[in-house]
Amino acid sequence: MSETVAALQHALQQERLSVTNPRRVVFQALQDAEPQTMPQLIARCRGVINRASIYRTVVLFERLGIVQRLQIGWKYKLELSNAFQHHHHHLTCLQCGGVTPLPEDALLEKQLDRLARRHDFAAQDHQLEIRGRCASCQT
Amino acid sequence: MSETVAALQHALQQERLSVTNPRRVVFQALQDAEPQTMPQLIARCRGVINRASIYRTVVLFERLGIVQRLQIGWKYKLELSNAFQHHHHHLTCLQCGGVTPLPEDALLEKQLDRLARRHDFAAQDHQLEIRGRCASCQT
DNA sequence: CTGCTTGCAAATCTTTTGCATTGAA
DNA sequence: TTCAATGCAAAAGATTTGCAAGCAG
Repeated sequence: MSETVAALQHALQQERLSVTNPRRVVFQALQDAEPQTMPQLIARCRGVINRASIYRTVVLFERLGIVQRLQIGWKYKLELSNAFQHHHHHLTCLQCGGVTPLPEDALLEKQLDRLARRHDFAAQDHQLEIRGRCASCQT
Repeated sequence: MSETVAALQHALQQERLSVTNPRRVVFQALQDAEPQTMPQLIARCRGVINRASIYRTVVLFERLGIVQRLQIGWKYKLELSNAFQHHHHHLTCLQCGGVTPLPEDALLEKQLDRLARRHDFAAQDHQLEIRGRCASCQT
């Protein structure tokens, strides 16, 4: 069992929730791939886990802070959230559709905090997407 | 006719597209409200414009850079884009669901540019959402 | 006129729900 | 054993498409 699946177990047990096979499978599917759409995730679990259970699991994981939904262009995508993966932002290539994670940038983070505070807003979380053309699509 | 509808006309004519009533209605519905979901937009045009035409119009407007889809929590919302409204970001309150626009912050913008450039990424656009609790929900 | 746009209706895709059954603790 | 969690199937909701009719240019 991988180390991160152990973390999943921990998160579930802490809430007295069962550690079931569907939950493990969905978690690993999320772990193995780039941010993915719901249909992609469903395809990844095809035959093994029922569609409805995947939806239910994603909702649960979101409540537990295990996954987060990103709006990438038009449709949302899913990825593991900060507790299971470093906090980061995304570069979306409008040409090839690729999504590249950006390494954390302390300066930027600090600046966003300050910005929120300036507006009496208690920031908990944020998302940033930069859209344009990736290095390899610039010919 | 309002000034901004004139801008819509201009944008359409420049592409040799018809200035039709559905397009005007959808445009004004977008102009009159906060960022809204597709069902909200449809409700706003209820009876006047057909659902399918609204979808088609939104796709067109997006291609023309007139509207943009935002990640607001879970579902996307639509709003007029930068050419028709000042560039800005959003504070989303997780408690009351309100979405507050942030005034443009030159320092932040510059930094995002720098960040993209550092990764050989030709940025065209970006979106930032900060989530947390707004001033009035902090009791 | 002429071809772009629309409305309508049906198809398709996505998400949610009720209920009987299964399985983790 | 017990209750939460699952699978299944059907419902509900969102989005797309084909086609005939309408309207802007």
